[in-house]
Amino acid sequence: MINIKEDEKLNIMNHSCAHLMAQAVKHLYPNAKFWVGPVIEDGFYYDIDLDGEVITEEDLPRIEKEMKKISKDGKRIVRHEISKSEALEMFKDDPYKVDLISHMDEDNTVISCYSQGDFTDLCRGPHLESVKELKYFKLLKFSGAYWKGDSKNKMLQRIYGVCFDTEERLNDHLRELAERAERDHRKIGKDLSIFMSHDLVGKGMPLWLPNGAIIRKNLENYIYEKEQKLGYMHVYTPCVGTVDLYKTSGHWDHYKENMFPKMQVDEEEFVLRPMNCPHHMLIYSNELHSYRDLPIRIGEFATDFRYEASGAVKGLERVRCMCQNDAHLFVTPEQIGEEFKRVVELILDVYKDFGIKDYKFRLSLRDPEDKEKYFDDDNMWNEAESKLREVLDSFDIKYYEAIGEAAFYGPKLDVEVKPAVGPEITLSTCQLDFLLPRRFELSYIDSEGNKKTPVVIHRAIFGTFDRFTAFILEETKGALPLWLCPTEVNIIPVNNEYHLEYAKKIYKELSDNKIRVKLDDRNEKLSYKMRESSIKKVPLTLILGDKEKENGTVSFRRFGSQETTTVKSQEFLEKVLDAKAKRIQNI
RNA sequence: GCCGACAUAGCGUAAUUGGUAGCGCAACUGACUUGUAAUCAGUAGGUUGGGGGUUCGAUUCCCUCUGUCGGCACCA
Repeated sequence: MINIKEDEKLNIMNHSCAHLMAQAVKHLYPNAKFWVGPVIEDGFYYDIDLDGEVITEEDLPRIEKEMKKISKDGKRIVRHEISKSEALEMFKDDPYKVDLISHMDEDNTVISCYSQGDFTDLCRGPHLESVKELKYFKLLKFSGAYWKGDSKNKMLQRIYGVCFDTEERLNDHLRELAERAERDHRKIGKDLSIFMSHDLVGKGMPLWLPNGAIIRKNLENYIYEKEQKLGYMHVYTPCVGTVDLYKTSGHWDHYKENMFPKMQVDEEEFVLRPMNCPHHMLIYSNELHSYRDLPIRIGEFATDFRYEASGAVKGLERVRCMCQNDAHLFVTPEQIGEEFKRVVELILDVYKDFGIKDYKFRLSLRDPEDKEKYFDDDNMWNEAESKLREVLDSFDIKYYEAIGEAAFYGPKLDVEVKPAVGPEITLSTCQLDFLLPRRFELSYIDSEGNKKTPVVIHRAIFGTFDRFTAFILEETKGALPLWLCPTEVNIIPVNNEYHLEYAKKIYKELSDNKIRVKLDDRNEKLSYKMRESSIKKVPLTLILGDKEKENGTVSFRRFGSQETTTVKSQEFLEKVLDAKAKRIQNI
């Protein structure tokens, strides 16, 4: 999908279109005041104070119509430059503009304005020559948005739109948006019976259906094997902890609002655990450790509970009950680089296996101004952040830095991906932590016989199984690779009377080899069963009739293909086993 | 949590300017015995998300709760 922000021509066009929209809104809502209207990856938006009015469904076509009218009128877009004091005078009745202007640097800054007919807006530009060039646009959605992105502030009305230079490109874009909605994991999850939810269970609490459970079990086996090979030791720990446990770690102070409320049991106070670090810290401290033992890698597929804001919950992607592919690596300061590198290599290895190509590495740093969120120890942060940067620079990956995205205990490397619908999400994470080992008074004995504090690396490769499943469903549009697929092979006998026995024989051969196979022996037409097999995205559909029965062969179709292939049944079995072992899409 | 919208059978939907709901697919029964994306006929399935209010009468109007969707904010 084209990134409009990064396309020079479309960027200017969309920016001008935002102004055109503002002008149209001003015509329809004379009291409207405007905040900012930037270009984004998918087009543009404008934040507007409608003086108490709100945008509703019917308003977008009205605004679009007005935009078309203005565009047809064909006014030129003219730039003026004025001084800061002139600007303040000009926009003195508009508190939003005054706020913008007064936050601009020096007094003698030259401020530019753009006018088109009866509408003038403060703007850096550049813009098109004339509103006439804006023909192929569409307003897409509207919502509330906090002024300056702060939930303490007033909520403004935001309208999103997009503009292209040709009708064809606009239509292509709209088609692509529709296609994205089609591969939304919530739709696929329903169509393929992967997960469900129920009011009586509650918001953000998905129930994994048998098909989903197969996918998840395969993911667990897959990553378990990888981690075992890398020296991880897996544990099981309880889904609850005492409030004191989280006071010790510091999570209580930071996140108690986002935990399920504490429960009193006899004399103790418990919470459903929102993360697993404290449990793993205690496992580490269960024994004395020598520097020779390190790194110690403790992994767990751990179910956690977070009281996510009601508006944040989404399918399997953002839930209140999740299972993390979690691990904590206890290392000496000297081992940080090597161990961190191994984690990044594991991430890259896994992404390669899943064919995930579109992702970004984000180095998430603390905001030094935010003393409330971040543990206040400049030395610790400087050490952790510079160490992490040093490690990242030592291998060949591209990343960008994000201030204020660190965990309260340390900086991290996050891997971000874009889901079918909605903003980017973090899939994998790898975090450097100097703080929790101190809080839990963890130690090891170094070669000199001195007690030292280890460093902890928190990491999750899949992130959570829930979110990873959501993402992989969207990536594959539900057509999962063979080894993950709930049903790998679907057998259709041509005629139940003559071919069912042979079909059962093949069924047994395959299922004896741990292939997930189904036999469709309903009294329906072959084409009907074929259609259903295709809708359910089964990778391999076998047709067994006279020819196959006589020759000991199977005829099969791969998902998405019209072609039929006939091979000896033994050869088919071997091919399937081979494709599974190699974790490739299909035979 | 905030702004807005939505909730009709397992799924997808239609309708009632207030007079208790249709259709398609799926399910079930029967016939057909099928060679690569929908065989035919029949049957059953709904307190129109929960609760409250207005009304002679509410699925429709109002309130509220729950859930869903688009964003915003949040994301250890």
